[in-house]
Amino acid sequence: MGTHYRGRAAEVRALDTYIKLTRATSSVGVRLSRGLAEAGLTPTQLGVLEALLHLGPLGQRVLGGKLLMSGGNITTVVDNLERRRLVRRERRGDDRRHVTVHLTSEGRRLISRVFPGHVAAIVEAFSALTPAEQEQLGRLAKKLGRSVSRPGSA
Amino acid sequence: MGTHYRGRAAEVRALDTYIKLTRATSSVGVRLSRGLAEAGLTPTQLGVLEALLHLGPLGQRVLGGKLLMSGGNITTVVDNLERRRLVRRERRGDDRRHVTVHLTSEGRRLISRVFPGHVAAIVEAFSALTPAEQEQLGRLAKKLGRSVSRPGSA
DNA sequence: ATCAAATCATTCGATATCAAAGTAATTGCC
DNA sequence: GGCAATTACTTTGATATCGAATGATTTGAT
Repeated sequence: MGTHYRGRAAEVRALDTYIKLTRATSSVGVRLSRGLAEAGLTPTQLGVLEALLHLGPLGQRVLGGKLLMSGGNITTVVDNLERRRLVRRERRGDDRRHVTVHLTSEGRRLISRVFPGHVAAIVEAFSALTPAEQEQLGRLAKKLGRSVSRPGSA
Repeated sequence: MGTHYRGRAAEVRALDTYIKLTRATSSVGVRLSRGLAEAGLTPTQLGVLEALLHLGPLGQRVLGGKLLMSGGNITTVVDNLERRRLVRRERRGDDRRHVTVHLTSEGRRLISRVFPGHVAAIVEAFSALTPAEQEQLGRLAKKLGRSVSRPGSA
C-alpha cells in the first residue's frame, strides 16, 4: 500500500530533477558558446584543441575517449580544424592505421589565447554557487554519472 | 594577498564541477536516447510529441520556447515528424503567419506508448541518488541555470 | 489607405553527432 | 606464409542545431 503514490512521487521527483539538470547544463553551454563563437570555435573544437594543448599530440581514438565522442565524429571535427590549419594529422610510422593529431603553432597560439577566457567564463557561470555548493553539485553529478555509465545496480 | 591562490582554487573548482555536470548530463542523455531509438524517436522529437500530448496543439513559436530551441530548428523537427504522419500542421485562420501543430492519432498512440517507459528510464537513472540528493541536485541546478540565464549579478 | 516595422515561419549554409558500412593495416592462429 | 579477426580511421546518410537571410502576414503610425 502506498506503492502507487510513492511511485508517482518518485517519478515527479526524478523528472523534475532531470529537467533542471538539463536546463542548467544547456544554459551554461549556451553562455560559454558565445565566448567561443568570437574565436570562431565550437565547443567540440575547443575541447580538441585544449586536449592537445594540455596532453600533447593524441591519436584520434584517444581524443574520442576524452571527449566522449564517436569515432566518426572525431574525423569530422579534426577535418574542420585541419582545414583551418589549427591541427595537423600525422600517420604514424610504426602502425599506419594510427593517426596522431598535433597542434600547429597557429593552433597553439589560438587555444592559448582563448582558453583563459573560457575558464574565466566558467568561473563566472558558477559564481552563483558558493564553493561548498559547487562541490556538492560536483559530487552529486559524479555519483549520478558514474551510476548511469555502469551497468546500474538496482 | 592570497588572491592569486584563491583565484586558481576557484578555477579548479568551477572547472571540475563543470566537467562533472556535463558528463553526468551527457551520460543520462545517452542512456535515455537508447530507449527512444527503439521507438525511432530522437530526444527532440520526443519533446515535441510530449508537449503536444500534455499541452494540446501548439504554435511552433511556443514549442520552440518550451524546448529551448531556435525557430529554424522547430521547422526541421516538425518537418520530420510530419513526414512520418505523427503530427499535422495547420495554418491558423485568424493569423495566417501562425502554424498550429497537432498530434495525429498515430502520433498520439506512439507517444502514449513510449512516454511511460521514458519516465521509467529517468527514474531508474536517478535511482542512484536518494530522494534528498535528487532534490538537492535539482535545487543547485536550478540556482545555477537561473543565474546563468539572467544578466548575472557578480 | 498606405507604408514601415514587427512577427512567424521557412530556407540556407555550417557544424555536430551518431550508426552503419567501407577501407586499410596489424595481429594471431595454424 | 596466409587467412581470419581485430583495430583505426573514413565515408555516408540521417537528424539536430544555430544564425542569418528571406518570404508572408499582420499591426501600427500617420
